[in-house]
Amino acid sequence: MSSPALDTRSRILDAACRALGSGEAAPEIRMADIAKAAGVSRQALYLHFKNRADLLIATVRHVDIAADTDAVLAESRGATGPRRLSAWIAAWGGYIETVYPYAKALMAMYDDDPDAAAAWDDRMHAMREGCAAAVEALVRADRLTPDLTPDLATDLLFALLSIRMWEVLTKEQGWPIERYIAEMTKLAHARLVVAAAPV
Amino acid sequence: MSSPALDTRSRILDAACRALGSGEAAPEIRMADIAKAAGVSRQALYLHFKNRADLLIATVRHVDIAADTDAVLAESRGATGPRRLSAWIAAWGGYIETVYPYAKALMAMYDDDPDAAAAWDDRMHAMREGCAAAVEALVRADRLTPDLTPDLATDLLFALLSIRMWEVLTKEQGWPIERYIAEMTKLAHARLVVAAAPV
DNA sequence: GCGGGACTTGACATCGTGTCAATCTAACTC
DNA sequence: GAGTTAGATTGACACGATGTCAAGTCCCGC
Repeated sequence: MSSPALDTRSRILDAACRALGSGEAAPEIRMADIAKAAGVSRQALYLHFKNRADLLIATVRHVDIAADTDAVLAESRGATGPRRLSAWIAAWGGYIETVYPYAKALMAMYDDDPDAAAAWDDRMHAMREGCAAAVEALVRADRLTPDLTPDLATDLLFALLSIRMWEVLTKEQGWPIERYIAEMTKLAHARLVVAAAPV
Repeated sequence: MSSPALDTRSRILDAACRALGSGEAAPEIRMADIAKAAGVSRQALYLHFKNRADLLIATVRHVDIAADTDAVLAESRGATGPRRLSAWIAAWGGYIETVYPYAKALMAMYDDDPDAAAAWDDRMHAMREGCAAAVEALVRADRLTPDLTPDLATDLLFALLSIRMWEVLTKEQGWPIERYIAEMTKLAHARLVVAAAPV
């Protein structure tokens, strides 16, 4: 059933996937390595992908078919008010952890490759919507700090939850993911959420 | 007085400096470009620097002889309590702005070159001390939020003020530096500082 | 058995880094 | 003034990576 072409293509994607996943920094991953890992000639890669960036982008897409941003976003859609903010932060924090190596690869290609940049921007757009929705939930519950506009609050939350920030805290400072989520939640609440008005 | 060697060396550094400063992404800057800009042969670069990384690191050092981290740190040393935190954030925010392109270059080399990594770590260590000192000022004034240890607070502040975070807010989201400083100040205060105890 | 698509092999162009050897030049020394 | 020498230049080359090309091989379906 599976044509041999498809088989090879996915063998390549799997190999690239493993390569990206295994801690190795993205720029270090060579076409020859991927080919070898896939048990395929280097040239075969160019039969299926137009170049290195194309392959890596396809790899990233391949990975998060399973764990998609939208699903994460949905996960927090139930809650309202400040609890929605918490849910969003927790869901996103967990998501980054699984997706990080691939996101990093995309980031690394951002400057060189316009397609990679587009793929990245796409992802970040979805992520920003999650932030905006969480802020909107605060607004609806009348719990957004008065000196913040929804836009500004969204910017701030987006920045706090950026992969860059995650990287600093968990990779550079060695925070476990639980602490990351706990502290980010407290931080966001401290700045964005105001106490409920007395009835 | 100035030997011709020194003269050439600084012409190279100036050229590299201009190249790094002019928006160009660091990986794009080629040895040949720098040589051309310095009005010198490509090989001359290798007479003065052992390789590309060495040159770029020297360039970064060259740049912030004037605007040094320690000076920035000193700038905030006067204030006490929460005002010290504000002073530190303002001073650091302004400093990043001038130093950003060079810092970025160093960051970009981090994975490849151990010397670049060391230079970077050195800088970040100094920066972390600034954060620790600001937190210490809060502790002394009895104004650190009780559910934060000084270490955790320092981690958090360090992450908030990281170049990465600055990048997201000012470069990606287009915040003017004033807004960055204002919002970071509010954010840090919201999370780290507790109201003064009543007398 | 034959045609054609998928893959391989090996060669090659290109680009950037880094090395090397030969040459040039200007300044310093005797 | 001649010789030495450090600093530069020129041009060539090795290396490693990407990407291209052409010819050949293998296997599958008709």
